[in-house]
Amino acid sequence: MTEALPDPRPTKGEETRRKILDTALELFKERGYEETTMRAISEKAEVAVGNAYYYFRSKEHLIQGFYAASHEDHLRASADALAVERDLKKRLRAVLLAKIETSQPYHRFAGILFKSAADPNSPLSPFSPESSPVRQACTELFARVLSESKVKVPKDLADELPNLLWLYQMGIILFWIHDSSPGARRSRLLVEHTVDIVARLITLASAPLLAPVRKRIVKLLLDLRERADEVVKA
Amino acid sequence: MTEALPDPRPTKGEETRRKILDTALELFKERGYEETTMRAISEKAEVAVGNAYYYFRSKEHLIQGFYAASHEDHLRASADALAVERDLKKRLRAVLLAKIETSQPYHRFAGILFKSAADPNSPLSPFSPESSPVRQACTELFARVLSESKVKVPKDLADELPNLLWLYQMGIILFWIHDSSPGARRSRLLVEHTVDIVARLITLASAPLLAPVRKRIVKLLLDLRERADEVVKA
DNA sequence: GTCTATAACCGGATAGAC
DNA sequence: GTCTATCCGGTTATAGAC
Repeated sequence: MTEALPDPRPTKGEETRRKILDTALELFKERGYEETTMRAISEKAEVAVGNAYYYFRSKEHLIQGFYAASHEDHLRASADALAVERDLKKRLRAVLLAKIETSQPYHRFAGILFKSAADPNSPLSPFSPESSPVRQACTELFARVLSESKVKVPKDLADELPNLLWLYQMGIILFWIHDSSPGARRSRLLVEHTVDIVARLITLASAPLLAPVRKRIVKLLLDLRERADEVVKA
Repeated sequence: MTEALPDPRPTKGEETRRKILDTALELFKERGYEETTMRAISEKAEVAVGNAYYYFRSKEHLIQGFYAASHEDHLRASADALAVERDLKKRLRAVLLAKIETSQPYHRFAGILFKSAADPNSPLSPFSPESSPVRQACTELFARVLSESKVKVPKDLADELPNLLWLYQMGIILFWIHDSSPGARRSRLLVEHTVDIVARLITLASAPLLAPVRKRIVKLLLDLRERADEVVKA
């Protein structure tokens, strides 16, 4: 009867998994990634080392958990602004600042993220298939930023823009990682000054008059995208 | 008498250092970075592990040698075009394509490089003080791209642009690392299509009419730059 | 399928003797 | 400067319990 529902009660396993992840993130935040040993995580989470490895294939994979948790935070922090605001620039600005805001406690730890991010072979790379779910979720947020704004974006561009905006956010984050100014002052400054340009470009590119230019750009974007079958052709 | 010269004969130590580095790079290229152990390097170089660590603080530090060598290659590959060509767009294009060209043999190995590069705490980060010499050398190349072109760039902008162009190149390389298309086709495509825009923006920004806009941008760039004394103020 | 406990392996890094 | 021995921590293996 109640069977059809999509798992309202967390399994025992889910709970353990959660406990391990939470403990790990707590320790990472507290004393850094390198300084936190798997043994320490297991001990504090009151599980055996082997059990931690049962749920997470490697120490790095714990970072995947961070990705997801971080996105949840981001969603929550963006919700209010997105519900009220309809101006594209202001929506974008709110979302990006929310990202910085929610990530700030993990600033020290975040460097490690991009260490993996830059390695195309790592399962943690934001472009890897293993990261696909989180990446998709993040992209969807930007789709919402667009779709519920006043700006009318043509279909072809609307399909690509969320990806581009996500990339834009990655750029901001990359800057933020290297930004040690108090309260991430410089990163905020970067957002304030670029959001303006980006929003203007989107509005501009959506104008019917610029359809030919837009089509050329969209085509380029498609050409630049990695295709799975490419290797075979070579 | 011969004492004043800057070391024409290599010391015993220099020789050992060289042997370790060469052996390491050889093994890295041959079987990959992760797969090459410090023990293997030491053995093949016929030194003790401890001795390798006497000359290189960590396995990662062995990579620094690669950076420098790579830039030398890039300089050589760009020289001809820079000597002949005076059109900014063509100069930029030649330099960027040369970067891709010369890096191509190390594509597999390059992922590891940028893994360290993205970590702000790593001494290998391109923004770290330890990387300053190589970074400076790379930036100088772009200064030359600009200074010997036909475009007259105002002083304030000219001071900042080489850094920006270097950053632009880093973006291209980041893309290239994730690009597995044969012959880096997609990365070349990216260069072809962005060089155009960048060159046009530079020309545009250099127009006397746009001085106010330019001043605002340059000020923003300066504000965004990390200052060493910032931490103290907090 | 979930979990414990413990020992072992491997490779980066270090200590301290020569 | 160079060595050997050792440490440390990520990871794996094993063997067994619910």
